Amino acid sequence: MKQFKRHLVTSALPYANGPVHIGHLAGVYVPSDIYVRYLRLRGEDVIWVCGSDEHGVPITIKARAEGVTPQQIVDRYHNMIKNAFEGLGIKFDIYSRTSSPMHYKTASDFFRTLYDKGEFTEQSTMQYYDTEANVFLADRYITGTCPHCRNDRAYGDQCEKCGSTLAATDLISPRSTITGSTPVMRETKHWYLPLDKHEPFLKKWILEDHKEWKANVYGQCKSWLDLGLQPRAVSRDLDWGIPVPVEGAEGKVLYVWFDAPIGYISATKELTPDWEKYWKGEDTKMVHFIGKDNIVFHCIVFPAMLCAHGDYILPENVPANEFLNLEGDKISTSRNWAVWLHEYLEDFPGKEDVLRYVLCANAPETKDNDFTWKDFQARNNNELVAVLGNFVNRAMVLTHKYYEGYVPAAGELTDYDRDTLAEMPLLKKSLEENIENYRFREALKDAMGFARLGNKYLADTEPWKVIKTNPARVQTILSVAVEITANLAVAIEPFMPFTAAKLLKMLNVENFGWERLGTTGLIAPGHLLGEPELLFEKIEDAAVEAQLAKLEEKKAANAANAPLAPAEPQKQSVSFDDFQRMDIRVSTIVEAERVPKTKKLLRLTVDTGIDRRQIVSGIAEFYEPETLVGKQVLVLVNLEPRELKGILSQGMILMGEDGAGKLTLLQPVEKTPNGSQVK
RNA sequence: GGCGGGUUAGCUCAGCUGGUUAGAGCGCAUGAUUCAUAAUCAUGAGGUCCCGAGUUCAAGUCUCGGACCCGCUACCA
Repeated sequence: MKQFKRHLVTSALPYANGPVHIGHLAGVYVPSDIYVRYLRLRGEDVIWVCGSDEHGVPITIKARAEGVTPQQIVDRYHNMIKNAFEGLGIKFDIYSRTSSPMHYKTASDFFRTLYDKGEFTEQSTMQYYDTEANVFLADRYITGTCPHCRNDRAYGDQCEKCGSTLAATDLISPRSTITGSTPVMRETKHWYLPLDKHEPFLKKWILEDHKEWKANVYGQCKSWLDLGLQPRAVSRDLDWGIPVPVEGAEGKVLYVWFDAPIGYISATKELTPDWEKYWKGEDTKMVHFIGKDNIVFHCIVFPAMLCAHGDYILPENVPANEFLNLEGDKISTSRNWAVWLHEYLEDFPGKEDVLRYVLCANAPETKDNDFTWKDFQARNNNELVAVLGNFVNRAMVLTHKYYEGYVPAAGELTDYDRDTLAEMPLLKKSLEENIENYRFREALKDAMGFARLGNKYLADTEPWKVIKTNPARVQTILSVAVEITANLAVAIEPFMPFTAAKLLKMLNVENFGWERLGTTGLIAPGHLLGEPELLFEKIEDAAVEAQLAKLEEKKAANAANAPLAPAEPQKQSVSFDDFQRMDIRVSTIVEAERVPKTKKLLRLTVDTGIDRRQIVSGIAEFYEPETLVGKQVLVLVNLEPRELKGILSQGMILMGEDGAGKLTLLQPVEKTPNGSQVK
């Protein structure tokens, strides 16, 4: 086992186009905070860096949509995110941002080093250029007609209707989304990181040397490596980002995925002049906390970059979590289906640890999990209040009642006392092993084990009865109970720092230090305890119902907003002849069935009036086959036939599509003979 | 279709390199108890470990086939 002298922990950089929600927290920030707090308590040398990821096309699109600058967008969310993290006790050593001068320089130098070492390949390609705006168009800035499904709102990188991955040059009649003009092809040069070159190294490093990585991470990497890696472009034609530091690269910036992970380095540099020790020392243990969507970048692309650079160490582990769902539905920023951290902090003041506890106890460590408000309430009421809060309260109240708050001296311990105390080092050991192996759910159970131990001890020793017959014995009992309470305060600190602080205050001590966990003698006889107060309070049904109502409102608002999405601009004019070439007929669906093994496809037989023919249509997500039979629809009958899933499709059913991509059948208002032409 | 992850008590999940009656927390039932936020403690009920076949003295755990869920990817006139 390798020995490390220091730790460098990174948490995925939140993308600054929206606030932070419980999915981010459960997947990345709560686990990494626990991990770091644990290392600190153990006295390890550790730094923890994070920051906002502020470049990339989505931010420029959002800025354009709101009529503000990209900088204004990222300023807004950067501050919102930063404050919300602090509110939940997530205290990075530095929360930086990729628009900072230090990052510009660091990322720029990094690129230049690789460039000078010849680690990039250059490739010129033809790309669309908007002659009115005088810019090259990123794929997202081009819309046009999808060559596969004829959707006329396909983007340059993907058609969201049919899901095809496209090259911008595939689009039929492309348009610039900036000016609406028709772009022209122009040559542009980009730099590529030849991942294929690093493949042998990556294979050994991951597949052989890091078999201990979590199954989801290892499996995902293996999948990528087995498929074979391709060179990846690391620059873009865009005016928002870090300029490519090469002569003649005007108008080009680093690809956001190239610069973002370098943000970890920049943040470290901003934090400490000793940064190189953490990034270049072989005795540093670097760990990246991320969500599963980031696996390929942190396990393949970034290590390849670091490796190409040559000066840097590689991560020791990349504990990626799965996703958290909310009330059975996927969390979505764009659909506003989320519990936002800043809203939680407002709605539940003083309950930071409740959220931390619930998200840790229910963290999606091995598979996607579901957050429900009912579960939130149950965990608070049945675990935090009933087990943890209650035990502390019992120990405190009894000590105040019998000894005015002065901790009594223990007399001779019984075997049972000793057995009870002997449990503590076992819990400690288990807790440590679990945290060090990134099993935070289990570790949390161990921490709670101290409270369970205490409850059991009090129930078994019954000091409230013994006080009447053997008051001296009660001194020992409460002394033990107070020891367990003190241990509990240490054990929960990584998970629930606010509660731990309250508990320490109640115990009237500064702190103990992790090394004393599992031992006795944390509190001297005669020590005066502070006043007992409740650590947690019950959460009533009303509070939970209010949150559920809030979610329902959002859902309703989303549904109402969807059709309000701005209509697409009008397409280029076509001649009447062009229109006439399309032969659209009123037809009736006579048969409908699902195409096996597909999600979206139905095989329809339609009576077009001309003939009966078979059409494959991608509408299975919106219509059950049996409801379609007998319906009249409009069919483009002279579309070139095409084979789909081995079935010949002779024509296209015309559909209306709303802003959210929902399809609806178009049909004549009155029953119309099959074969009638649409004019 | 290809690949990855998952499928274990009502719920949320542990079960490492195969080994006696499959575990935890919550929920539920019964009992005890009253110091404590009607909290706690004990006991118990509850599981063809997704299905099928195979390897083995022995399979939740390994192999093959299949089903379903979540991702990525391809396809989706």
